[in-house]
Amino acid sequence: MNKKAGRPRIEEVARRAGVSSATVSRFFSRRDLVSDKTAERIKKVADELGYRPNRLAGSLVTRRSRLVALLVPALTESPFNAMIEAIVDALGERGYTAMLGLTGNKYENMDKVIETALGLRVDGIIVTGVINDPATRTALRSEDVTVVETWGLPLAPIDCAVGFSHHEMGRMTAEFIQRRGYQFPLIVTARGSRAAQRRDGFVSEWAKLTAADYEDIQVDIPYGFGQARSVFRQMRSLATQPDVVICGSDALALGIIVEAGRAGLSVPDDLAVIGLGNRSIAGDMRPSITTISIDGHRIGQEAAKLFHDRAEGKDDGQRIIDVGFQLIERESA
Amino acid sequence: MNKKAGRPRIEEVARRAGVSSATVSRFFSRRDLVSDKTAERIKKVADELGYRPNRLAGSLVTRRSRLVALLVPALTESPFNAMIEAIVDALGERGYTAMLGLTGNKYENMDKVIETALGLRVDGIIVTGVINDPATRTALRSEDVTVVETWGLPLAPIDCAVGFSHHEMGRMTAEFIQRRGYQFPLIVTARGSRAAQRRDGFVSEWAKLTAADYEDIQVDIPYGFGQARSVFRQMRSLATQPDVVICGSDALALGIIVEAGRAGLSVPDDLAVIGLGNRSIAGDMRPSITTISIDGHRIGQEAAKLFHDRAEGKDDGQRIIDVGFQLIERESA
DNA sequence: CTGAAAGCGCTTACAG
DNA sequence: CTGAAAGCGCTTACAG
Repeated sequence: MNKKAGRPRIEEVARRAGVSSATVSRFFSRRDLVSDKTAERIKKVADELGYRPNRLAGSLVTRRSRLVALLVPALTESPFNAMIEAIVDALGERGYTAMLGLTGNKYENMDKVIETALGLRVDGIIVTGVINDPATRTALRSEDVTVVETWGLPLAPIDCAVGFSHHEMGRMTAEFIQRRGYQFPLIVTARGSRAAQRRDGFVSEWAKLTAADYEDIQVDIPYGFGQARSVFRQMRSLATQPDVVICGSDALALGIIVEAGRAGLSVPDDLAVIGLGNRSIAGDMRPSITTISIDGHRIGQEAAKLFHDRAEGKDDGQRIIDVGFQLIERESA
Repeated sequence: MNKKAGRPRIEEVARRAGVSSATVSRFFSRRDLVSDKTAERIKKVADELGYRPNRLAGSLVTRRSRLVALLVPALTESPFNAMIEAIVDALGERGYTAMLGLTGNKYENMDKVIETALGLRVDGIIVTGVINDPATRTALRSEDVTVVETWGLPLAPIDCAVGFSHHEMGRMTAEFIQRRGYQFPLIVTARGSRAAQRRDGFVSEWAKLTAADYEDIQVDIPYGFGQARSVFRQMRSLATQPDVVICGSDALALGIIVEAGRAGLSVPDDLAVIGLGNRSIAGDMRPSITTISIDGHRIGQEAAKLFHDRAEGKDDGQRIIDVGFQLIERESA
């Protein structure tokens, strides 16, 4: 209706309630500092007027925006969404609002997005993944924001980090595969530092445990079912056929199982398949998919808490939280 | 390092560049108003100091935050992510920043999230889905924000909307099924207004086209593969076995196909399956999944554009954009 | 428990 | 093309 009415300001509420704007301000931010009868009058007037404090003005003077930038590569086919949800929720409970920045799957927009966040004077930046560019790391260290890195464990975090060791995940996968007696694994690795760490962890452990060979195929993005056909085709043209495929996502694992079925291969007897993520599809698929569970929700909660503790000055050590992961043994491997 | 150094202010840049703060301000917002040699000096000083305008302060005086709230039910197992991505990108290109608000799958946090957005003085609110609560609609109309509703076509949008007709989608599905000669459809409907509209569209058209019966099963969230087992089980206990299942998502359709395969039913001969969304899995599955394609990316782009046009005052009609949808006939039905 | 006053860091008519 | 000045809407020592 009257879109142009203009919002009431604190001064207006103060005048009608017969108090100063300082008192109204206190009513909204520190209720306990105001007497009950004054509070009642203010509340009444504020409600009538539909007064809502302008956070922009408030942040300007307090120098705290209560804004936190969430930096995430993408939202579609992304393994990070449970974490993002948890962060937004946990932040909201603490009075913070999330600003969403898309960095691109190759982090190509990282700098631009950080620039936006800093312009908004966010109190914190929670990054999905570890920031690789040293220049960006250095720049961020000198800024007045708390940075939380997630989904990995940097040796020297910018401020703090919560995640798990991709290298250890690869190592443990090699151990599992060896224990199961598979002879010739195929690793499907995405181009990216996290996948590379898992691969390294796998390769070095595999060499330690067995003299057997292994094969690996690189894909652009490991999250999609869509890569399954091409991966399967490449696999079939290998000189030695692998007996187990290690996938970068449950969706890819599912796709491989579908392709295998169509080619007349039985899973896991002719070909075992291992997923990553423990999305609900992993448990629901037939055969159910052996996978590694990552607790994105937990990472998100810890990340929000870590940020908050530091923002409140409760904690300023260089914390690194390892939430670990869990191998879920099911039918596919 | 010196986290507490405090950011340089515009006055500092002005002093060192030997100009007034007004000129520095103009350099950053309206470069053309500043002479080249002055601009050069300002740029040099600003770079040295690492000056970055405080958007909070700027927004306070211009009364434009360049912030847009994106309201979305959830991020996991969500069909809206491609739209959200497109919105964030399109908004970014236009100089706007996205604030993320999670409304919950049943919109239970809608009011709280809107309150947060209004406190931040966002210039716009882009809602995933149509806001159902009449009180909220009324309240929003009197606020000084542009509201864009998406993923549906409200009869009387708060401001404007971009989406498609769920009713028409249901109608078209009935037509397709009848044309294919299926006799006894089972609709799997989520509890929610969009799904209800599709169901209504289906049911009324089906009654028009045939005297045949139909069955329907309600599920909580239609997006997951996970509901497939329970739906399939319920289906098997029906007196008459359906010859086609209409699913609320491709993931559910995929799950039904898997369950059918396990039960020895051939798809589509014994049981046809129709998905919704045309996610990549639909095309990659064996058999490939007949589904309805919704162009979330397009909806996102149009939504951002609609918002921007209105924010710039270029357009203030009550626009409704119908992006339609497309039935993709594949192997599963 | 409350108020007067200064100030957060910008932008923008207005005047030149 | 540039500057002085007012003001955006709050919060917070400080004083009472």
